Amino acid sequence: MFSKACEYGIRAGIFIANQSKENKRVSLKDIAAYIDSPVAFTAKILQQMVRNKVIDSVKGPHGGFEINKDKLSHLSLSDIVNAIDGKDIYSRCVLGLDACSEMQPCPVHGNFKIIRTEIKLLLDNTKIVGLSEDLARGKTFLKI
Amino acid sequence: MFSKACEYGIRAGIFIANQSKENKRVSLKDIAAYIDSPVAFTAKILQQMVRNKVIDSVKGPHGGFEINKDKLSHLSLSDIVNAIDGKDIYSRCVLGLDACSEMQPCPVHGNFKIIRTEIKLLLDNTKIVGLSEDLARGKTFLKI
DNA sequence: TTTATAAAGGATAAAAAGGTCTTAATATCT
DNA sequence: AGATATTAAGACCTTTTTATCCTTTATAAA
Repeated sequence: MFSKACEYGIRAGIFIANQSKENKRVSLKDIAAYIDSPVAFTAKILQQMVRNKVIDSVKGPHGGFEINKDKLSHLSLSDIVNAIDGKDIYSRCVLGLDACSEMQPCPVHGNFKIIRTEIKLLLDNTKIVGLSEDLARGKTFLKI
Repeated sequence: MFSKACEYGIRAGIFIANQSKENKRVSLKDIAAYIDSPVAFTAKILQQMVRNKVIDSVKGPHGGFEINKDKLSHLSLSDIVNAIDGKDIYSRCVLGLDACSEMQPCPVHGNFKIIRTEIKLLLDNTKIVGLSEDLARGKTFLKI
């Protein structure tokens, strides 16, 4: 469904949100350790998220990554996915046909239409804060 | 959603079904030409589908690929997808966590549960014959 | 102003996915 | 039997994704 980079990005996003709620900035090392991801690769993904304004970063001692309070409340899964994997999930033909469209649908276009809409809605409506709250309450898990 | 190999596989499967209904066997070249895919790569994918008993093949002159009449009626999208991409779509954690389960769900496990079930149902219930009939009737398109 | 700390950026490496090519096996026709 | 058409199989190459490493830049604090 998502690329490895995007999986790490979502995991990182939820952890950063979790800490940002308590005004705690987190370092690359802490993030990679918590979400159990390769440090250097995670750095690249976080950079990409910063460039796309999904998260914020501060250099120097006591620096690290955080999500601004106002951003934190409206940030949703789609923001992270769009920043890393792009919008292909919604738009790209399931069978990889360039010409596939409503007017000229591929053989499975109609079948997947509803599901793709549902995925889009899910990503748009799922807020990162919500996910981080579930995690904090022990309802969900990122590490064993 | 699917690998490129799987996309080609589905496209090929629909075309072969289409021709098999009229008792026509199709050659690798014809298939690759019709579904607009790289010939050699398509050969590999078809071999994989033959090995997994999704389609049948006959060597030599007037040989080619076909789908046996009895197979044709129950063959569904999931048969092709399972043969090429495996069953990861249904089972693998959306965030790539090995430990993710009903008892210990990842932060998005619950959110994606319904959608994943729907995808599984869709793949299981969508018959290749049906897709090939839509194509024959000009309701859907594989080529421009 | 120096120093330690932390992210940013560029260059490189390894693995996986995507794709090609050659040779073998086999069925058909003459 | 021999020539030919066609798939089967495996070795090989290319591109993309995943991942690492090293240098540079920014900044906070001593």
